[in-house]
Order: sequence, then C-alpha cells, then structure tokens
Amino acid sequence: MKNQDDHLNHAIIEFYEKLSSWEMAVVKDNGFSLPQVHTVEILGLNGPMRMKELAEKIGVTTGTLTVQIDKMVKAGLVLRRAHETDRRSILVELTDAGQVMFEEHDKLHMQLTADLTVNFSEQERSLMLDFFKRINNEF
Amino acid sequence: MKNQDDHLNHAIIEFYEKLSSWEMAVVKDNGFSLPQVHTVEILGLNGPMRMKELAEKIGVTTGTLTVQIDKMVKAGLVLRRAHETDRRSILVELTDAGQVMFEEHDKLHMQLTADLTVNFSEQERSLMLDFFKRINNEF
DNA sequence: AATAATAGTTTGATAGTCAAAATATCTATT
DNA sequence: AATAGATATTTTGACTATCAAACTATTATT
Repeated sequence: MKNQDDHLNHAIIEFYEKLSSWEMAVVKDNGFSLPQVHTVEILGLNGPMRMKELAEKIGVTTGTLTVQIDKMVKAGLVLRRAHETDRRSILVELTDAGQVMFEEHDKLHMQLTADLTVNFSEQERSLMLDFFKRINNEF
Repeated sequence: MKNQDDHLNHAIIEFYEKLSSWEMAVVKDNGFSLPQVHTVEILGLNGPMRMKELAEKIGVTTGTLTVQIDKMVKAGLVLRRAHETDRRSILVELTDAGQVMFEEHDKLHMQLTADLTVNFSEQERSLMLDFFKRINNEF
C-alpha cells in the first residue's frame, strides 16, 4: 500500500527531526558541543573504536575527528590507546569521566523514552523494541 | 520492566545515530550542506514557517538561520514572504525548485524506509506507523 | 503614551569542516 | 625479501558555520 508507506516514511522523518531538536537543546544546556556529545554517545554505546570507524559513524572526515578528539582528550573525556594488532590504528575510548558523562546523558534519553512511551502497554513496548531491533539490523 | 526499557532506549539511540549517518552521507553526495537539506526537509514536511520557529526546529539561533536562509534564497530554494498579521515576522517557504529538491530527497527516504521494513508484514508496518504517530504526538 | 517583549538582521569573534599533503604501517605481488 | 600500492592517522591552510550581543522594527502590556 503506497500511501501507507508514505505515511510511515514521514512519521520516521518527523521522529528524526524531533529527536534532533531535543538533542540540540539538551547539548546546549550542558556546555559541550554536539559533536562531543555525539562522540560520547557512540563510544558509550559501542565501546572503543578506531578513528576511521568513529569518523564514519559521526559523518565527518578523519582530519576533522582528529582535532575533535584532541579537544576531548584535553577535556579528559576520552583517551587514545594503541590498537593491538594494527599499529597504524588508534583506539579511542571513554575515560571514567567520559563514562560518567555518557551515563548522565543516557539518563536523559531514558527519561525521554519513558515519556514518549508513557501510554504504551508492556506488550506494545516490547513489540516496539522488536521493530527497532529489526530495523537497526537492516541498516 | 527496567531492563527492557533500557533496551528500547538504546535501540532508539542506535536508530537515531544510524539515520544521522545515512543523512550525512546522502547530503554530501548531492552537493548541499546538511543545514540546507534539513531546512528543505522541515519546510517540505510542515509547510511555510516563521524564522523563529524554523530556527528552533533546526536547533540554531535566528542569527545563524538568517545567513543560511540568505544563501538558500540566492540558490533559489526558498523565499521570504510577509506574515499576514504580524509585520515583525517573516514566513519562509519552498520555491518550486525547493519543492522539487524536497521530493527528490523524500524519494531517498522512501527507499530507505522500504529497505528497512522489507521483512515487515503489512500488519506490522501499519502497527509501526501507529507507534511512531503516538510517539511523535508525545514530543 | 510609555515601557517591555518579540521577530528578525547584522557584526565580530570563535569553532567546525574539508581537501590535500605528509607520515607511518600494512598487504599483495613479484 | 623487495617493491608498490593501499590504509590509518595527523597536519595544514582556506573556508564555512555558529554564537552572543548590539541594533531595528513591530507588537503587547501597563
């Protein structure tokens, strides 16, 4: 059903736009820049990661990421660690302070998720999780 | 169920991150900047809008938006129109070329949505739409 | 009528970004 | 094992995006 798909598509875009807005507002409040929070979010969720991989996930060049990570190292949020097998590569990981920041930020997301699904039944919430998991796997 | 909610939360964040990545990649390919595409997307979805409102949705100050809209006017994507009742306000709306760009971009989103839900039944897709609508209303 | 609040623009300083060049390391071919 | 090509990261210089604050014009409040 074409029209139905159109609605789903637009609902997804609307959701994305609203989440972006929310994230921007949250980030501005706590004094860090959006790329920094984004980085903390990705590392917190996925664990240590190579520069290249991280740059792709964030959507910037590695050159841009280098200067961002420099700042975050200075701020004590992340650290650079040697890759075990590939000496060209560097792993970026959260420091304890970075982990704390991730958890703080994650709490805000948790609250948002709770607010958004306040009218969902236990069963609906579980179905929604299943849908998201399947969609995320298709990316 | 606390743990379940945590999973839903993280699945949502993962979805958001992946969609961001996708959007970045798409935008870079077609030569426009992310804020410009973002603006076209919002105007195409919501119709004409005041500067203030648009700035809030995008997550920038009105000063920043002014220069962005200047560029987009020059590029022929949007135009400024007087507000009917409030002479302080200005409505920004898509030109025909802007509308075309919106539809082109929307097609890419449509394709992505179709790809992501390729394994969904008609019923699941409809349920997913219902979930997104309810969530969007809670924002 | 005066004052405060709001919408938008302009400006100067700061931060973010990219492309291209440079360095170091890894992989593949001969 | 030697060479050539590919890959990961950093550095650099130019450009773009961003904000905060000052400014203009209009509307709302008292």
